[in-house]
Order: sequence, then C-alpha cells, then structure tokens
Amino acid sequence: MDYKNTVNLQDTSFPMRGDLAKREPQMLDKWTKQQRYQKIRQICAGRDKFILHDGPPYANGQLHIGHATNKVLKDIIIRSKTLAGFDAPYVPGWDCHGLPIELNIEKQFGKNLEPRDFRNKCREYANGQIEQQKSDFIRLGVLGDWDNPYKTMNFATEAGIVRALGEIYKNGYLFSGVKPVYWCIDCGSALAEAEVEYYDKQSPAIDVAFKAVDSQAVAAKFGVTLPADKSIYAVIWTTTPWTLPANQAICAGSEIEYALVATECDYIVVAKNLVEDALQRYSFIKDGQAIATIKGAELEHLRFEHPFYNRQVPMILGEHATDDAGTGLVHTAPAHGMDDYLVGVKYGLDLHNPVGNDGCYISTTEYFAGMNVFDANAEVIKLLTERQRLMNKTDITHSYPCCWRHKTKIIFRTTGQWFIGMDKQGNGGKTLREQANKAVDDTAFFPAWGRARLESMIGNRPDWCVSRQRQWGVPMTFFVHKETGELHPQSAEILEVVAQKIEVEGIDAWFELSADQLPEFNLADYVKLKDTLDVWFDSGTTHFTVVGTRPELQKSNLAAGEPAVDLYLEGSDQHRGWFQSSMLTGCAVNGNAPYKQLLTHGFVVDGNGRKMSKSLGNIVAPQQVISKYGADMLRLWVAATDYSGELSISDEILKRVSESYRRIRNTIRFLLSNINDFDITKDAVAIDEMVELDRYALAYVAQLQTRVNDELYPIYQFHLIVQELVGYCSEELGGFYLDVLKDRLYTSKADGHARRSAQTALYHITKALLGMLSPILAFTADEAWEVLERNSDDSTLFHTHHVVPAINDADSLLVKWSRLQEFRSLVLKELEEKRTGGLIGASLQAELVIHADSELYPLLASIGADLKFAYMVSKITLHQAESSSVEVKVSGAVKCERCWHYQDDIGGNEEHPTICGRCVENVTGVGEQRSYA
RNA sequence: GCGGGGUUAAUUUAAUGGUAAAAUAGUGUUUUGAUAAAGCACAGUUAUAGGUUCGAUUCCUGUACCCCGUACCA
Repeated sequence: MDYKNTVNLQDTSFPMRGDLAKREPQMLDKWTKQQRYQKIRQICAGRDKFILHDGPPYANGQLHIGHATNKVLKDIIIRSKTLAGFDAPYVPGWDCHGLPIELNIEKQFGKNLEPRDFRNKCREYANGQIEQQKSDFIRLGVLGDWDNPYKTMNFATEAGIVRALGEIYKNGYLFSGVKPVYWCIDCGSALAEAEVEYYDKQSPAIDVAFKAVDSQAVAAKFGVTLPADKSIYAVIWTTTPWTLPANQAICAGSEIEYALVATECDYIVVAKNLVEDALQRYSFIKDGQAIATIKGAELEHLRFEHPFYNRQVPMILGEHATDDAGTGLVHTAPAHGMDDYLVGVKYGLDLHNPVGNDGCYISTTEYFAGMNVFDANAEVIKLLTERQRLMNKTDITHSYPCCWRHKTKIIFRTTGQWFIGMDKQGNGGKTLREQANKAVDDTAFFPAWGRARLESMIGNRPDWCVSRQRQWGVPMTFFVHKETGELHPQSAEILEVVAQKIEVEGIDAWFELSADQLPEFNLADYVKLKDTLDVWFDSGTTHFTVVGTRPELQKSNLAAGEPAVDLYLEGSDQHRGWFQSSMLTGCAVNGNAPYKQLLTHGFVVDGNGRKMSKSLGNIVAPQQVISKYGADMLRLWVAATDYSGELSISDEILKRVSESYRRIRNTIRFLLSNINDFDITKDAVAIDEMVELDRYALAYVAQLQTRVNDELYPIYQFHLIVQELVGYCSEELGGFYLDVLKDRLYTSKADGHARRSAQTALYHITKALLGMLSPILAFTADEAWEVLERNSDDSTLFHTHHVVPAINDADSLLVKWSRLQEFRSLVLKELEEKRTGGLIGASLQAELVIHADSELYPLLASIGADLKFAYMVSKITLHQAESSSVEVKVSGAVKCERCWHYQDDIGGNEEHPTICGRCVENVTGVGEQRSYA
C-alpha cells in the first residue's frame, strides 16, 4: 500500500511566487470595478473619524521615489486606521498654480498668448500632469477618492483661497509694504528665485571714504585725541557704485576689531585685520599707522557724511559685516539688497528706492536722474573723484546673479508688496507669531525633533510676502485707492462677491472684471490689484478650502479651537513649506493649528547615503521598482525602513527586502494550504478542548497583535512592525510552531481532534497575521484573504482586526512554552552534533534521554508522551536529576513507512505491517489523541 | 557660515550606563511531505578622537562623512 496517499498533504490556490508585477494590475482592476474605496466608506460610516489630510504634490513632472514613499506611508496609515475601527477617508490633492507650469507653457507657446488663453493652457497642462501622476499613485495601491481629488485650481478651491485671504484680511494680519526683489532690467520684471542664475561677471570695485560728522567724537571713542587740523574717514568697499545714491548707512560687525589709522593726510577707519591690505590699495598714502582699535559695537550711531549728497548716515551694526574682504565696513543701501533691507528695517532707515522699472534713476535723483544704473557706475566714480572721496578703484570678477533668459546682471530693487505680518497685532489682540508658537506647543511631533525645527523657523521667519506678479495664480482680489494705495473700505464685501464669481468661472472672473460691473461699491477712485498669491498660500489654506468644505473630511464632534485634521505627513523639507504655511494660515484664519499631529520622513538616498542625482547616475525610479518587483515590494521597503532619517534604497537593499517578502509570503502559503480542508464554522475545536500547544500559539499571536496593532501602528513605527512580523514568521512560526505541527497536520487523522485543533489555531493565526500585514502588503494580504475566506469579493479592509479567542491561562502558557523552547534549542544543538558526527540524518532517527533538574522536570513531565513531538524525535525518556542534560541515542527501532518515526510496534497489525500503531489508528480508527503537543 | 537630523554585522533594524541582538545574505549540514522551499549549526558589528564613570554603543565635547533647510559672496 502506498501510504503517501493517506498523509494529509494539502494544496492551495495561493501561489508560492507572487509574480506581483504582473498580477497587481489585475487586482487593481478588480478593486476599481468593485469601487472598494466607496464600499469602505459605507462600511465605516458612523465610526469615529481619523483625518489624514494630503499635502498636494506639485502638478508637474514624473513621480519620483520621494513621492512614492510619501504616498505609501500615508496609505499604510489610512489602512491601519481603517482596520483599527476608524472611518479614515483619504482625499488626494494637487497643487496646480505657479511658476513652473507658467514657464512650461511659455516654453511651448511663447510669451504672447492672450491672458485667458494662457491660463487655459496652464489649466490643461496641469490636468494632464495630474492624470499621469494619479495613475502612478494608484498603481502603488494607494487607496483614496481618485475620482474626486482636490485640485487647487478647482474653481471652488480658487474661490476658497480668495475667501481665506479675506479672512486673514478681516483678522487684521494683511498689510502692504516694500521688499527687495530680484529685478531684471531687460524683462522689466521681478524674477523668482528659480529664475536667477549665477555667472562670473566683471564689476568695478571701489573704496569710498565717508567723512565723520564729528571727527573728535570718533577719536574719543578710540581713546585718542585728534590734531585739530585732521579729520576721520570711514572707508567702505563696494562692487556696485551705482547703489551709492541709495546709501543710508555704514554697517560694522559688532565683534570685529576696527583700527583708527593715522596717515600723513587724514585718519581712516577700517577693520584691524584689513589695515595692511587697505593701505596697499591706497597707494597715495605713504605712511599709515594703526594707533588704536575698538570693537565695532563701539561705533554704533556715530554719524558720517554721504560722499556726494548732503545727507548724514549712521554707523550701524549687522551680522553680515565680516573682516575677510574689503574694509570690514559695509556700504548699506536698503533699497538694493536683502541684508541691507533687513538691517535697514531694524534701524528705521529710509527704504526708498531711487531706481525705476526701466533700471534708470527716477527724476528726483540728484546728478543721475534718468541714467541707467550700470551706466551710472562710471559717473558715480567720476563724482567721487571730484569730491575726493575715492580711495581706490579696480575691477574684479565675481559670481553675480543674472537673469536666466537674458544672462544679464540683475539688480535688487525694493518694490511694493503685500505681507502677512508676523508681529503685527491682529484684531484678536495677538500677533501671528505668538499664536503660531502656541499652536506648535499644542502639536504632537513624530519624530520629536520636528518641534525644535518648526519652532525655530517660526521664531525667526520674517513677514510672509504673499504677493506675486504672475499670471497663473489666484488673484488678490482687492481694489486699492489710486492716490493713497489704501484698500477699499468695503474690501471684505467686494471679495465675497468676487469669490462667488470665481466659484463659477474660475480666476479669469477677476482678471476680466471691470470696476463698472460692481456699481454698488463706488469704485471710481480705485484700481484693481493685479498681483497674484504665492502658491504656498494656495496649498497652505487647503485646511480651509478643502477640509473645511468636503463633508467627508469633517468631524461632527469637533471642539472649539481643536484642529480639524488629525495628521499631516510630509518630507522634512516641508517644515519650511507646507507645515509652516498651513500653520500660519491656520492661526491667521482660525487661531489654531490645522493639525494635531505632524509626521516627518526623511529623503530617499542611495545605498551609500548619497542623494540621488542624474550626474551620479544613482536614481531609483519607483516605476522601475514596481515593474521589476511589484508595488508590495516597494511598500515593504518603505515600511521596513526607519523613515525618521534618510531612506536608503539600492539593488542590494531591494534584494534583501524581497527575501523578507518571500519569507512572509511562503509562511502565508503554508498556513493557507494546511487549512484548505478546514471550515471554521463546522470543524472548529472548542478553545478549552484544544491541544495545549495550539492554545499557546493563539496566546502568542494575540500578544503579537497587541504589540503591533495597539502599540506600534498608532505611533507609526512601521519598521518595528516589519521586524516583529518577519521575526514571527521566521522564528516563532517557521522555526518552532509550524515545524512541530507538521507531524500532526500530515499524519494524524484528517478530521480527527488532533488535526482540527491545529487547524483551528492556524485559522485564527492566519486571520490575525493578514490583518497585521494588510496596511503594508496591500496586495498580498488581500490576495491571501480571498483564499482564506473563499470569497473573491472580500477584503481585509471590509473588517476590523480579527479578534483571537481569549485563552484563560495565556500568561502561564507563554511562560511555560518559552521555557520549553529554550530547552529545545539545547536539544537541537545536541542533535546537530550527532548529525555532523554522521550518526543520524533526520532528527526522527534519534531518541533522547533527558535528565531534568527540579525546575525543568515538572514542565517536561507535564507534556507527557507528547514531548517527543515537541522535540521532533522518535522517543524520549525523562529522568529527574540534579542538573539538566540531554543525551542523544540512535534509535534501534524500525522506521514507520507512513510517519517516519522509529517505532517498536511496527508490524503489530497484520493488514498494515509497515506502519506503526499510531498510524494504524489514524488510518483505520478515530485518530490519535493529543493533549499537549 | 548658520539651524535641524544622522552614522550599530555585507544589508535592514533592535537593545542597554554593566557579556551588543534578530532577520536576510554568507559558510557548512540535514530533509525531500512548505521544494524556484524548510530545519539546524557556524562565523561576523557599535564611524573617529577625547572626556565623565569602577564600567560608555548608550551621557558630554571635538573631528570626518552624509541628509534636509537657509544665508552670504558688499
């Protein structure tokens, strides 16, 4: 007789190889047809909500691995919250306005399109990009409302952005002011940072003397008495002579040592470390001696004469003054430089800019009116020479900002802009900075250091300049007075009327609006503002425009001042971006943060920790990973990596990940195949009647569920979850429980108690395991779930986590069996020794003689005759002893043809002469009895 | 330059002021009833230099390298 047919070798439709790249798209098709997202919404209706609000990627360009990582992390959270019993909707979004799209349209169609046509092209372009990115996101298995995502260019959203601006205006945070911007004379326009390139250019470098208003006072600071016929000059160095008409101060470094240098003519002041250099340049000085030095801080507020205007300028202090070049004293023209502007604001200097849009000085500029600024360099130098203020002139070549179109030098110009003030008291009496600081305190950060980062950024940031001079953006829908520049007194009302128009027609409604269409507002003396909003304002207000307007994203029981969103999750660069813009608008509109929790992940780098770049050739594209390994592999990589730092990816790393995947997948396959003939509704063994080892296995998996589902998912520590689950599959299941179980599953009677007990445990284990895996291995878990439930329409996400039946003596079983496992590893070591010695091959060839001490003996004895199954040998003899030890003997018995144990009772049954008594019972009787293992 | 973060076996990750651990890879081996699989055994690690300490991978300081953000080059 061929006993192989009497052994319960099961099969399953769940294949060993995932073949994910090929099969995932088929699963996606099915899920889409089933409308799984919508179905989950129905199932979850009425539960407590968990809102993860999507930060919108920019609607331009191919998806890269960073996008993929971000979306996968979000999806893991959405799925884990769903399984944990929340209603967790996910509305993906896109950021649609802004310069990069404008530039693409310009590149494609030139600069001469009609504005409306131009904006339409931008809109079409953005939609095309969104469709591409969307299909990639869907391919990752990201579950969400893809048919109805939010776009910042949706008319309703555009209207919402205008309304958000209105709220901030009403709350008193918006004001107009001036700010330096990059300006290209050839374009006649401000440039964005992205449009600036740096080239080596030649500039005149001049040293200019500023005469002290009161030289004796300056000398006194140095502790020196000045001869009556001498004066003191502070010397500055500059490469932009044309900015001297706008000079309003001289800037010194407070910690830098400055020297008073006596020469045969007058006295000069320069940084001590630069005296020699300077004197070398000033060749007309034959004999110069530093006679005293003081710190820059001492010089503050001393006054000097402008070199050619009738103007006194102060000495001020600034961090940007250094003593490694020039004279250590910095010519300060607040109208023409960022540092100069900032320090100018601090000291209350005149910020007035004497240069017009055309790059020529305005008509009131003495000496230079109407002159182009670069032409003025030579004239300034000439005038300085006449006034005897020029100490030296040379030419230098240095890196200088240029327009990326014209490749010509750009200038800094202060221009009128709109700001959201950080330190301006709002109508509620608090400044935005105060409110934001408080809101940061109230926010939970994952990981914790995010707090310090956001805090320092909000603490240091200047006012937010929200106006842009662009076409593809949401307009600032204000009317300002022709003469005074004041906003119309009914601005709030006008804005709401305009918002309603935008809701219907989009932003063109504003650009094409003429004042006489709003007769009720008396706009005769007002002009329409042409500025658009910074795109960071668009995305920063999505808590208002999207979360605030979509019913599924709103919680019914929100307390006053409670953030509307549970979690924002983005890369660490967003501390300066979306996290911050959302925080500021949240505080400016509502007085509180829009989010309760902030989660940050690092950037993706290669296997050597280098950032990915074309030149290094180390870019890993998500599309490649998916087509080679499948989305679940990418998801497993994301989950297995500690995202709080950088995320490394490389071929080797992916190979290791796919090995982990294979381990998990094969474990699932073993589980499924061994419960293939098991029906929980008919075949289940009552918990109290189960074999002890099986009850232990249930206690173990329940404990693991607590760790994974209750401890780790809520704090988003997915890499620890992967460790736990891979370890579980390898050690606890593969290395112990399933290994031990094989004998019982295969050789005991198919529907006997012993096997059904094991299958009852395996069923619960599989269900619990798939639940824990499901947020990460979205495809694989549901693929297995369909097999397990014998229902191809079901999904893990249609349920909450499986509740494993409670085990009364769980704690003591866990302790007992972990001790038995410890001793088992000693047994295995002894067996291995005999194996290398050539005495045995399979462990069933061995018998054990165990001597156990008083602690161990009762444990082993309590397992009774089942102990040999736990240790997978053919026979065990147990003795109590002083100390514990194991002796391995080669069995002298005959091998049972069916169960491969070496037994003395083979041949005891005439009909079955080659099998043991246990097998005879399993083949012909009611099946063997097991109680413990 | 400044602010924030990081560096544990070949790879991904643990842990602790007191012998540094797991998985995967590697080597050897067993089984051929998880077989493009599984079991077992073996081997291998705290970036670097100091400091505090009886004892430091852990706490502190410096250095190197890497990542994110930001400034400047008048």
